[in-house]
Amino acid sequence: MYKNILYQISKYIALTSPEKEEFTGILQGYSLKKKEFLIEAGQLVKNQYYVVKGCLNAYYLDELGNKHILQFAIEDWWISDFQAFFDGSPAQLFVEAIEDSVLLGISNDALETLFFRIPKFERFFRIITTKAFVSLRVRVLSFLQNSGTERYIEFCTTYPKIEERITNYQIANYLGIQPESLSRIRKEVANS
Amino acid sequence: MYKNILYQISKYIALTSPEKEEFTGILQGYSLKKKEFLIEAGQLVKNQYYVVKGCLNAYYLDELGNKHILQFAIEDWWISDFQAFFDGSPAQLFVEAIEDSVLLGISNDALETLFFRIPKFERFFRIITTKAFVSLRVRVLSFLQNSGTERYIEFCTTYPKIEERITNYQIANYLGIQPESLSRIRKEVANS
DNA sequence: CGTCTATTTGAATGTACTCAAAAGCGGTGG
DNA sequence: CCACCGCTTTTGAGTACATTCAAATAGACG
Repeated sequence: MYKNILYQISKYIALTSPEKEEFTGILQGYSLKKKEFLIEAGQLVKNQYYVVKGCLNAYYLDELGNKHILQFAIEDWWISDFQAFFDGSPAQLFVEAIEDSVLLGISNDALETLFFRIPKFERFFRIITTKAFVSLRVRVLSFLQNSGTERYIEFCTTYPKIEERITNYQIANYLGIQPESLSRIRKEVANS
Repeated sequence: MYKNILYQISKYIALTSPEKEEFTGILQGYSLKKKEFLIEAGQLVKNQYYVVKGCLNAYYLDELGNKHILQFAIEDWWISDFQAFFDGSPAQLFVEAIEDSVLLGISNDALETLFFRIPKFERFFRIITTKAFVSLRVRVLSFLQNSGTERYIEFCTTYPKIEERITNYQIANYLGIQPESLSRIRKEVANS
């Protein structure tokens, strides 16, 4: 259960055994069936979640009922409505399981206590946040620079592990195009 | 010179006078004239920069020579090619002054030393990175959800201070639309 | 096997784009 | 202080491309 998350952490900071135990002690396990919600818009968001197993997506539902997928998460990724998590505002996003999933949750309070007791964790979360920030910049640049076709190719090469686990409808949504357009793009890409 | 940056920091962490001095001691001052470059693609990026005074933009130049503006920065914002800064790869972006500007730079090495000596700073940079990450999520969502017209209105309301200091050409570029389209959008928005 | 969802295909529509040119504006030097 | 130059913004016309809507096909799942 804790093996992978501790391995991810060990890439950036070195922990003693008691520190590992203190950390795993504040994690809460969650398991969701496909199509169940981890977070629903309007709720307060207590936790951010590490994906032990499964696949989820975070999306915004606009006034017209249109879904807009902001993030996917598979094994070793973190997911939440980060805005709501960090500033205590009600969630604007839904986080829903695409596959049966197992998660580890950590609350903001527990995180603050952890940072106080073991400052190295401040470093760990700074580093993974920085990486997430840089990845988002790449995505913004892709919107500015690339056509739908190019964004699709980029998505498939950057996240092959995700692409094989989700529907084209979901990919299209993440890329900001219509599923019909993606279908035509796929046909075109296949013939080249 | 250091008053504003110390004030920004004091919002998130409390520093003693010697700590303030240690921090300001590692900052390097820079000043640029309008149209001068802070960073050019291909260079190694030693610093990230806090804007004391002025206005800058970070953009990517694609193979066709098209510019894509990823970020603006005015007083109290941080700017750099963050990817290059954090992983030591050559810059992919240009960072150019839109107005005569005064900056404070901090190198990655100095930052690591600072984190080691005064761990509170790890917290400060974690928090501002988290805020930047959340803002970028909002921008991605805006691409997914909104038309050019809506993105323009959102930009003007979110960043009025920036909008009044840059050209429409630059706004259009940041929003991912053509300047001609923005001109038509502005006319349409004015008549409503 | 049947139902529900995902994907593909087609045709019509609309929005944003390109290209070209004119008008407006700001800054510089005479 | 004015005239000129260059850059930004606007306007127009034609075009390309993604979208919408509708329907057929394929595929997944109980």
